[in-house]
Amino acid sequence: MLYSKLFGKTKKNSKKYDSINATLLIKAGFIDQVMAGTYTYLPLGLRVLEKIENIIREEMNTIAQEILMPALTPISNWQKTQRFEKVDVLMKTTPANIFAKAKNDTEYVLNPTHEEVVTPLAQKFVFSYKDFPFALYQIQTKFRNEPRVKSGLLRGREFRMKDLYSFHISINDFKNYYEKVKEVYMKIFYRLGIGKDTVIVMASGGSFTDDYSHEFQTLCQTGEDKIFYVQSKNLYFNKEVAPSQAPKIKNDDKKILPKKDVKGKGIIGVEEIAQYLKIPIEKTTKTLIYETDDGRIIAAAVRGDYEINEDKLRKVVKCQSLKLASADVVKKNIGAEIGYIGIINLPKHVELYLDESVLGRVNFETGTNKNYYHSVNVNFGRDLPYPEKTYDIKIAKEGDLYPETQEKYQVFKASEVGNIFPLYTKFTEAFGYKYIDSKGEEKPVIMGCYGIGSSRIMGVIVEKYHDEKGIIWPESVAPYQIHLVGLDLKNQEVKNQAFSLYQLLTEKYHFEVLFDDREEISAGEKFNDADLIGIPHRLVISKRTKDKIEYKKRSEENSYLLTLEEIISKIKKS
RNA sequence: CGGAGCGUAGUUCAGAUGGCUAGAACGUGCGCUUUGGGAGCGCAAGGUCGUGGGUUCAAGUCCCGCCGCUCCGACCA
Repeated sequence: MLYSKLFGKTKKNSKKYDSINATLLIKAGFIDQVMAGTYTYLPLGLRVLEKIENIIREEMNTIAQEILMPALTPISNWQKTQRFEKVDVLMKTTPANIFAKAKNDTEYVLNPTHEEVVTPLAQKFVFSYKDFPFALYQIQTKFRNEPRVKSGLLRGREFRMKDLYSFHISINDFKNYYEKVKEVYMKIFYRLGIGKDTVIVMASGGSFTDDYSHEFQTLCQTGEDKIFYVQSKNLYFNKEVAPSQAPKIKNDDKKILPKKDVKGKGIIGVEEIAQYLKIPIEKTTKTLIYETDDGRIIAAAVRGDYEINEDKLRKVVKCQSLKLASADVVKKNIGAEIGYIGIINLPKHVELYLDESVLGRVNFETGTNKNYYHSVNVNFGRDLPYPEKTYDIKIAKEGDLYPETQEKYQVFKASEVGNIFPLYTKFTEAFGYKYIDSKGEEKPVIMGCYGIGSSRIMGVIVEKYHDEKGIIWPESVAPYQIHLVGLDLKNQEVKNQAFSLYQLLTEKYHFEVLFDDREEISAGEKFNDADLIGIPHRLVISKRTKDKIEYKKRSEENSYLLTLEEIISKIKKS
């Protein structure tokens, strides 16, 4: 490719964004922003995206078959799985104006994921146990109504994703496949240059299952997720599922003090209470009242400096769903206003679940369940019985211990590049997808889904591989292998030499070459552009290079005058 | 959804307290000079100041609505 003909050149004065990937990819001419979180891939950017997706495709083809599903789906498919009302990032299309409305007033879902398409698809074709297992994947544009887009390609409302769905007739077979996908995913991330920094993290299975799902997280300073690492076990947890044990309060009181009720009308929330009572926030107790879907009233308490993890609580309480009780429900059941709720004087019909962080304190505070009063210097064994059991129902935070080994978590920032889910029969049941086994009986089909965010990976790679001058692409995804810079091109002899080298490299050796053939541009500007664009190998032809060629790797400082043969062997080796 | 900032040339921005015949740099076109780390000179083209309303003798500037962008937080099956 002649750089003079390339659409989408580098920009000298380009806006600096907070995220490196947006700043560099826009400045270097890979992408152009259309609106927040929505980009055009320019020729250079599209080459990178396609290289990423082709690597994913090559590896996927070893374990699945490629299809392409539509972005639009009838709303009814989403109603069948109850997700039309529930998925909080779901988008749909409507006709834009009265004329379009007059022609066709149907609304469609813009798919954020494709279980609602692939499950009925499989159902149309595969009925017999003999045809299982099978797996289908696609690489396609997804739509999610994210509340806030940010960080260039890392989070948009429209993005590229590879999604894979597998179908099985036994749990065992499914689990084997699930593990196989883990291996293939890691192979993909290694080929993309981010393998050594990508870890498998246990995450919530969401509404599908109580099993963990698994996230592939690339460690990265600008990452949006925090992951918790247990070194001795080599385990990573997503913040939402990390088992947590609170570290003990420092310098706790030695002497047990008499319990005292303090009136504090309007003093609500642990920060305010701590301030008002002049006690550290760790001495306060945060108690929330929940209603379960089966009609129970639950009180859940954590130490004041923690938050309740509703996912963990739901599992402990053993219910399908729970919601924070309204002011009215609280008043009716407890007899006090929200804000004075605590773990003492609770009515018998309210089930109390204590987080382990509530224990192990001397002289702590809690609401009294009577209007406007908080109690201080409360102690287990005197003011209320020692609980028979405590739980882990809090959101883990930095400094927490992994309960099993008592070791402190190491916490890393990371960006999620892949996610795999055991779905079991959640979707196949919704669509009534059954197969006929060898005895002629109908059985439900077991399913898994597996995603890789290909456009996000492009952003993550830039976040990880760059310096102050620009991008440094890994070989496997670079838009071109060689950046050939021609200097002194007004000199006919040098020009001929440069063009014949370009021809040789592309036609004889079949390299992908970006040739900066611009005559009016100064050497400094061309070198700066080359560094910004970040192609791995740079060659220079000028009146100085004579019968040699200057070679420099983007990732290294030094350049060398070499022969063509030497250069070719260097490039092939790397 | 909460908070902050912003919207002026193709791009990045400057235009206290209202007085504008709206500027600069980069980019673009032409001419000359120049070619190893973002060169120089000259000339030129390029704007209903996001949008709708209001205040005023006078609005890019002040007020209100809407739209959009950036950042922080919440959220992210």
